[in-house]
Amino acid sequence: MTDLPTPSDAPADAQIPAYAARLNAPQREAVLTTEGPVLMLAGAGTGKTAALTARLAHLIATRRAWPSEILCVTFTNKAAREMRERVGRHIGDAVEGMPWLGTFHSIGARMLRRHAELVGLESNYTIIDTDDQIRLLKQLIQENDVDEKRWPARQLAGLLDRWKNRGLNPGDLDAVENESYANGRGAQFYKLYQDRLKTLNACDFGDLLLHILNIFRTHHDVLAQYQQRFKYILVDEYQDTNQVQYLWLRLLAQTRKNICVVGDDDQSIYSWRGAEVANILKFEKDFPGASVVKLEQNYRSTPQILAAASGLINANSERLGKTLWTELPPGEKVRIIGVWDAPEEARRVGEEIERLESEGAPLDQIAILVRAQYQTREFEDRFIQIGLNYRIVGGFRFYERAEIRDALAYLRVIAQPADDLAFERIYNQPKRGLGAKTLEAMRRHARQLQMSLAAASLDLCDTDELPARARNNLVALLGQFVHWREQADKVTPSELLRSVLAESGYEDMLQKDRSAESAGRLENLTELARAMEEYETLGDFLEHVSLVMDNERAGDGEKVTIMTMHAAKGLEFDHVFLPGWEEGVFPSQRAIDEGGLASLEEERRLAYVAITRAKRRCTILHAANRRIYGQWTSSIPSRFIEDLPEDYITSETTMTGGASLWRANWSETDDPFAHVSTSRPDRSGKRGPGWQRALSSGYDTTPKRLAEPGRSAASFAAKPRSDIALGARVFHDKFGYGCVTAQEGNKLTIEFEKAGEKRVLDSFVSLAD
DNA sequence: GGAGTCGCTATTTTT
DNA sequence: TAGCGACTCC
Repeated sequence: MTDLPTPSDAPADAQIPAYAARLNAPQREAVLTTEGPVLMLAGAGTGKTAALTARLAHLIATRRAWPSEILCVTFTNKAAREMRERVGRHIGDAVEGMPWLGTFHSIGARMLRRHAELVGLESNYTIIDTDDQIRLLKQLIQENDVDEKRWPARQLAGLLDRWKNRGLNPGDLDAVENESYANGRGAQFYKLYQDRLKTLNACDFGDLLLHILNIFRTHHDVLAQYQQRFKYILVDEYQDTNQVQYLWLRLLAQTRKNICVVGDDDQSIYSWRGAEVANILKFEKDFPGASVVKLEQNYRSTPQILAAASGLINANSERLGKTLWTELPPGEKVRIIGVWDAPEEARRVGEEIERLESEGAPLDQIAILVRAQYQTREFEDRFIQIGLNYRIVGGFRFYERAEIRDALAYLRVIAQPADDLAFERIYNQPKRGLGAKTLEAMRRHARQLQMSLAAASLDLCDTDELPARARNNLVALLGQFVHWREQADKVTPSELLRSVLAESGYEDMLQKDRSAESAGRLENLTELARAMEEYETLGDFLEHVSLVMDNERAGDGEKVTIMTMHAAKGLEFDHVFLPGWEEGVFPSQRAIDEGGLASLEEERRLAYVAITRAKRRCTILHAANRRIYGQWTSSIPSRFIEDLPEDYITSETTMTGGASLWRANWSETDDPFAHVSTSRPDRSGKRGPGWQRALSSGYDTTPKRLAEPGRSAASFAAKPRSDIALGARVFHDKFGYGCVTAQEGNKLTIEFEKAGEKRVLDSFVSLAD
């Protein structure tokens, strides 16, 4: 197959080109096995990007392919950028000639520009984002007399996304799928939506993939052209591919079969957005004779961290199976810390970080990885209080801000007059006295004439349908667009934006607005204009913005990173804190309730990803109490803690007094907080696996503390406290002050002033004076 | 067109 | 609890 020596008798180092010199044996094998299908199973921290870029460099350096003949796909722009940069280091400027290195979506968009007419679009089509999509769907839902309350646009958007991810066109939906929206109108709405997109000369993210798949399926000449072109195909994060992407790749690799996929089934954490682990699991079946290379030497983490992570992931069933090992010297065990509540958790992490800082650890090598965004609040509050520099990754992205979207909408209408969504966004922004009535008239007219809104509006202004004022304003606006469109050919995109902002009155609007945000908005617009300077045409810029733009802000100073575990995939930090390892938080309640085993295994993979982000130290925390949706909820340690092998962890708890009472109580009597946790059907067993671990390793559950002064031992015999009577005013650590309304054994019903009525054990309250 | 109110909902998120 | 969207009222 290959004309190079097989890896087993690979040439001595001296003969090996620079790009392959520092690779280990399996990595080298992955680089040198150029022909035929290759499955590269790369565990966390095993240097897969190094292998992948070396492979690219090798293909080019040995003249097996020109840069333009290699298809190299990633999932995120960041990964694509990194790849381009690293390949560039090996092959220099030749990397500029790699048009087919990018995300699935950007490559899809590029192909679609060429073949747009095959799916009824023009090559200057607009790519709409989720926000536009929802607005469009809302219109469709209203127009077709469906109750939007019962069948929300969001839900339909989710379904469309799912269908497109699976490669299904409106006609492909089965009865079940069809039933899933508005009583059997799924396919109808899918069709309506696609038709509307076509008239808008637009497509959504899913279309970038599905249109191409449709073209491949129906236009064999086009497919053949790409099959011919792509001599080699490389796919990063293969475990994240969805069905369409899989079908794409299978078609493209059909003839030459030189496809190399890289992935890690243990790091598959995106099934909820259509990724199919099955793709990587069945690769060898899809491509018979595939070489399988396992990268198992980890260069990132200490043996303890690695062992803990491996032990954890071993609890999963469907795995291809890898055994990570490292030559790094032993470090510290993974620490498990139990605390009383979420604020204490944040306090504790803050203290630990301050200690690390004093030992000289740079803040940007410290990360706090959470399961869900809401957990970030607690840390944010605390860090502000103690003056610790932090940054929260995720949340709003630059181009999702209202002012940026407005500016882009102007540009979109200029570039593409049929873009009704963009036109609707700004026709009265800034206010021009064009309200809902005008919009209604415009829409009606547009439907009658089968035209875009903007075009129909022009026509509408020749009639006397609109009141004079609205008509004049509308004519003025449309006239401005004509003017800007002329400008677009003469000035740079960035200059164009500046005139639009000035002439439309948008800038004035913000300047007059003296609210707290308006200054920032103006700044953002300036930033946008600056970012546009790199682009020669408006079209280039708009595509870039919809597909590529992200808000990786240059870091000003060292900061602790707070982000979700999902967002942390692919990153690494010296010190990692993993708070919230409690049943219901992580694994999430949703995963426990729905989705069954598969869901829990995905959560466990997420835990694995999280732990393996740590290079030197990993600290896991769990709190006994946490406020979720404004309700105090108590929970037991995560089952994932139980999965961690004893030898590589240490456990401690900071809980004393009330906390230990709480623990002791739990094992003997009812969960004192059962009343607050109505949403946890899983709790009936009370003692989850992680609980066992917590009990055995740090929690002191012997009843000796029960006799501590200040707490009545009698309360544990289910005898009522004699000092509390009906109507007594009491204080509870968590719920504050309240009034006893019922007493049953040692259980009190209390009407709390803030928290409402709760049932609590009397040992948790003290008499208020 | 803005302010106030009600009711609903509530992982993970890239493109 | 909080944040959002839809709706109402001036």
